[in-house]
Amino acid sequence: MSGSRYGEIAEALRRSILEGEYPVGALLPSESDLAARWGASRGTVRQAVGLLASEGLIGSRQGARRVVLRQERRHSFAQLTSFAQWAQAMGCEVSSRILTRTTRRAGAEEASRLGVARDSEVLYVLRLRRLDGEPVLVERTAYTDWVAPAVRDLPDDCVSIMDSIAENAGIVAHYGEHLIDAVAAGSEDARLLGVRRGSPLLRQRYLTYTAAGRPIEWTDDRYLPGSVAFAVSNSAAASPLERHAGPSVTPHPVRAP
Amino acid sequence: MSGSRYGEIAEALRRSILEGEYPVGALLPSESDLAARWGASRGTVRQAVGLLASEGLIGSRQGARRVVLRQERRHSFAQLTSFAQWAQAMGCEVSSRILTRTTRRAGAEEASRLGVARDSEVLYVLRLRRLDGEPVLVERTAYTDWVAPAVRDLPDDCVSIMDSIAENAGIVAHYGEHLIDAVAAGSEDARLLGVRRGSPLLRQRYLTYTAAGRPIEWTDDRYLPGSVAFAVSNSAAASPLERHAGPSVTPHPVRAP
DNA sequence: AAGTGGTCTAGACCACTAG
DNA sequence: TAGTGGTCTAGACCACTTC
Repeated sequence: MSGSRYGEIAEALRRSILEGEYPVGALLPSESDLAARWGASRGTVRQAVGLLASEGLIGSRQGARRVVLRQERRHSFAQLTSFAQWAQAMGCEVSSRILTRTTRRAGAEEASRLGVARDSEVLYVLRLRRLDGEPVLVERTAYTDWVAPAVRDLPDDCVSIMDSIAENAGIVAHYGEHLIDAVAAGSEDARLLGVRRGSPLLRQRYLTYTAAGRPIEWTDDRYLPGSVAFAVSNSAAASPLERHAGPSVTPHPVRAP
Repeated sequence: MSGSRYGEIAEALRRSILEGEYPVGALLPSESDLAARWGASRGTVRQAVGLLASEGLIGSRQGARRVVLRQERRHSFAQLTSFAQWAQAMGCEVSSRILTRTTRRAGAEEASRLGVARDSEVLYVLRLRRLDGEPVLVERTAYTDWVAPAVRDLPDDCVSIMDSIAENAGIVAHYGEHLIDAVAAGSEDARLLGVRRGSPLLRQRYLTYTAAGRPIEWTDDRYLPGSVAFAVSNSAAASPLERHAGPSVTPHPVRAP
């Protein structure tokens, strides 16, 4: 994408917006203006502005110039699958520690999510993750049998398991399916995060799988509220009854009170 | 969109997927196949499959056929701004009751979010909303002064305020900005939802604004966990380091335990 | 080597917004 | 009425997957 013409145009526009050349509410140049200015076709320009729209930076309506909605960097939601990548991009110091690593037969939930047999062996990993030294996340992951060997030998303080198995074993998550809700802290959660049992946690469960559709892991992440929230932008088509524009989602840092 | 060629093609493909003609893991016809079959250009076909990709139904990689990822209806995240629309689409019976309606000077939070002066008058509405008769959501909304008159005279059991003010006053939400996290139930929340004080709630705060960028409302929604979750699909580009594909987000019903 | 999706071009017409 | 974005076409070349 960064090697593409439209990615280049998008990046330039993005920088202009973030630097304030086009403040919130300002109108972007027209498509034909941009096309002429960049020596590109209108289609290529539309790919570029479509990218920014999907990030929630700009909005559009037929007949009117595009408008700047936000002056704020947004990291791709794809990084949601990598806490480490996200945290580093946000400028936070992230550290992790694997507390337990056990191989057991898959439970009903994991077997169903991972699409493996009930009696197949699965690697369970419990991790505590910190942001700027503060514990904020308890992570419980089940890795399918074919991924387990790549995870088994990683050091306990491995910052990003996803990055490591991508590099070492060529296992790359291409798709993800996430479920976000709230749960009460269990006793283990409470002890690790330093809160009372029953206190609210933001839960993000997700399944990742390869480009070929093979499940990699099923994870249950529990965040201390106030440390992160999920931010979502959406934009409707002009007609109130026919909405379809793609939203943009990112984990969002919460400033301490 | 439904009046467009690509919307038509997308809808047909969507139906085929949901009806199982292309089960999960199946390969879609190639772009040129589809173009020939529909008598459309390749560009139009790409718009159609792009729509399905943004809904998380299909995935793609350069060089390989598109693959079906999910066989499951997904409603547009745009409906996240309308609880009523979403619930009805899910086949749930939804009812709402406005408990209080007060006009006060804006607090610091609301003034900042709505972009109005600290001393401007804002309409605060407290609503309890039910799904199939069960209370699941406490909603606290602040409407800007210019929207307030359209809301003031709505009946207490109005099912969808958004739909009503769109119809009556032509006020349509075009953009939305959402923040999702978890909070402990306050005493009012606890009383209304029938849970203990301090128990976990899923919170969704959002600002909606018009096509012209004028803020309409700032809302704090608190869901009973187990009633809804947010579902997110994401898809990465082929390169693990250059991800940009748009995610698809929807509220997601949770079946009772 | 053949097939496929990703990118790009240079046109065209229409629906909508704004002055 | 002029300008703008939304849609559509018919080509082209390249990178990648698959066999």
